Amino acid sequence: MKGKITIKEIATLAGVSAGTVDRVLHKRGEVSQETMDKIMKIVHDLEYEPNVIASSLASKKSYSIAILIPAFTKSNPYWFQPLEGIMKAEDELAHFDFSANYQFYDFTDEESFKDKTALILDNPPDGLIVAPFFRQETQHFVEECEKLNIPFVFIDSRLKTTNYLSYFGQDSFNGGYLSAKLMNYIVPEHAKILVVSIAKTLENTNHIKQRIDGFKSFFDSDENTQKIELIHQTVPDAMKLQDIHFDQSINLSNNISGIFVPNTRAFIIAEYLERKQINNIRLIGYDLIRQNMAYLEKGRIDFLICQKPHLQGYKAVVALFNHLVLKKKVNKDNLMQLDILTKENYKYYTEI
Amino acid sequence: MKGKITIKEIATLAGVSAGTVDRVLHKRGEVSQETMDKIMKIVHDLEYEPNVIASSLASKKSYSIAILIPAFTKSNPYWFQPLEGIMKAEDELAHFDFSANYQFYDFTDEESFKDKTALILDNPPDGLIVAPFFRQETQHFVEECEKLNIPFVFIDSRLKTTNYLSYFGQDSFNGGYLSAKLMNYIVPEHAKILVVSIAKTLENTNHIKQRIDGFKSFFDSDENTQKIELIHQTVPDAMKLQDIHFDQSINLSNNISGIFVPNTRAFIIAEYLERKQINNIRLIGYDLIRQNMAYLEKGRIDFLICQKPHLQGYKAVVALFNHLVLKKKVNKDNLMQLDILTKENYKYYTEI
DNA sequence: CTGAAAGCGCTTACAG
DNA sequence: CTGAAAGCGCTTACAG
Repeated sequence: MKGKITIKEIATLAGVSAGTVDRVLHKRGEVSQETMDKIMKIVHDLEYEPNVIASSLASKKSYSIAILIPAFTKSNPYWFQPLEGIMKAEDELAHFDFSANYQFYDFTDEESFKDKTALILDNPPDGLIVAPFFRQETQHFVEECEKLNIPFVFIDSRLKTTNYLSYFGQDSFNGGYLSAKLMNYIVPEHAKILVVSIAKTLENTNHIKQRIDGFKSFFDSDENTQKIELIHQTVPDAMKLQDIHFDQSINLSNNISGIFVPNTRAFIIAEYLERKQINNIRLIGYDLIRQNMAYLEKGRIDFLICQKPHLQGYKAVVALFNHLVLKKKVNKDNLMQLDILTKENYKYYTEI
Repeated sequence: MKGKITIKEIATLAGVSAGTVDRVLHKRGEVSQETMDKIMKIVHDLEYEPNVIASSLASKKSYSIAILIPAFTKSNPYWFQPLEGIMKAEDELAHFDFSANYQFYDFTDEESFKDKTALILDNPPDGLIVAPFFRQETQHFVEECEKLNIPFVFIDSRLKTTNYLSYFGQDSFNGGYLSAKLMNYIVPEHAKILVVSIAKTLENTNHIKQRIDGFKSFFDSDENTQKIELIHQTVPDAMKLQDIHFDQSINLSNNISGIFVPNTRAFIIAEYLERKQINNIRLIGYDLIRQNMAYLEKGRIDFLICQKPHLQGYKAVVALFNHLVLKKKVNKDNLMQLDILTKENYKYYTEI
């Protein structure tokens, strides 16, 4: 920063006032083409870079972004992690008068999502981070935002056809493929592998399909001898997950060596296996939620695949900050690192 | 930031000038005990928090930190990664007049380290990041720094007895243990496993010892049937690593199912196995350097263990920034996440 | 279309 | 021991 050129110097060189330079720099018009050109030439020649510190201090502008994500609950604590990352970023950027406004919806209830979008539009923010569980409603909503010139960032998943500023999410197919690779390492040849997908009725199952596709594609493409069998179980919302039984699918079918759970609910299988004292089945699941952690620790779950939920949140905020405050270009599509967690390394995973 | 209390308001409330408040806030003395107490009471009651943006702008103070790390080379590209992280942080903090001064030493040459420490002390920085390869020299150096009140941060490893501000590094023992767990998954029972440690003569081998200890401890503690065999190979600096041969240890001893390389040089083994067309040996190593990447891709290396070298660098810079500029407390000991990399997920690992 | 002035919140000499 | 003034680099009305 030392020795850097300032607006005042540009003004002197161009024979105008600082105010005029500022007008040119911010393209607020009201400047003759002639002086504009003169100033821009100097700006480019001397490679002027604005001092964001001074700019932030002088402009009393404050930025408020809206966060629209599922509420975390006891039965689904996953969403606490993105939230943590978002709050951390908010905290770090508070100097810049940059703050967030949180709206949590129930991801099994479309109406709650709608309600929150209305609340946000009542008081339009400068930017938006949204986890889009309901396709159609999200589509409507972000179109409204676009009309209002509110840049929006997707986390977790995205609507590809919309004009989003940035996306931080997972490579679901690859995650499934990686799971298969790990499974292949840890089960014997000619093994039978179960893929068990337990979803609540209204759940967004896009990621899950892709994970399963990725999983299967590994065993298709290699010269593998394992047999894959799929079980989809959709559970009415009223039903507790603990009520599910697998006697028919797991206990009675012999020769099962491994189970892959392509969503957050590996712990349900782990609990079942523990209760039934079935000890020779390998288990791979997703997401470091508390219940899964416990079974990782016990060795019931062998691997969990994760994609940095806290970092997704953190980076989404930083992307909006870079765009709004620093006027920097931001990367559009960002697939997060695929992490393999075991009993030995999951403890480091909670911090950002 | 909106509605926050300012120095001016405190001054008014205390019936003094802003300058006096500033003196109290920065403990620069020359203030009577009485007014000091009055001001501090207001500061605490109203929970005043300084505006770092304004502070940074007003104080023409600039910060320069010294970076003392090994040079990366073709044969040892590892150190490029911490450097990348450091430069990224430097870039982000440039607004605050925060910059770094780089000194790269040859980690096989103690004299080069000494020379660089002298250079740094010639022009004392405001803070220091150092990767301590030479125990004794580092000890001397950081003692000098302490006398000069220069806070120092260790990355990669640390001298525990020194009074460092912060450390970002690895949990070597656990990394070895995790490697063993993975190895145990992928080799058959009653297998023979080789631990091959190839080091240059003068190399710091502290981490490596701990990794090996961790590795062995897994097989000790479990009811495992595998046999572990150690090979230490110290290579004169003049000798190229490619010159090493393993015929005796690998080729001739039968029944080897897995090889663990507790440092960066798994690629040497991979190259050997490839050349000899030995295809049934599993290989686990460390660090995502270019050569290892190639063999991960080919499937010659099954797993690489990494501990976020770029993040170590990045976080070390941020720690000094927090300490020097924001006057925030920083965490002293920070063990980085242990990452398991495979052919399927290493590609996401290069960015920060 | 342009300039002069005041101000963001804090810090830095300087004068007393 | 304390205050008044100027300034960091940029932005914001306001006047013309």
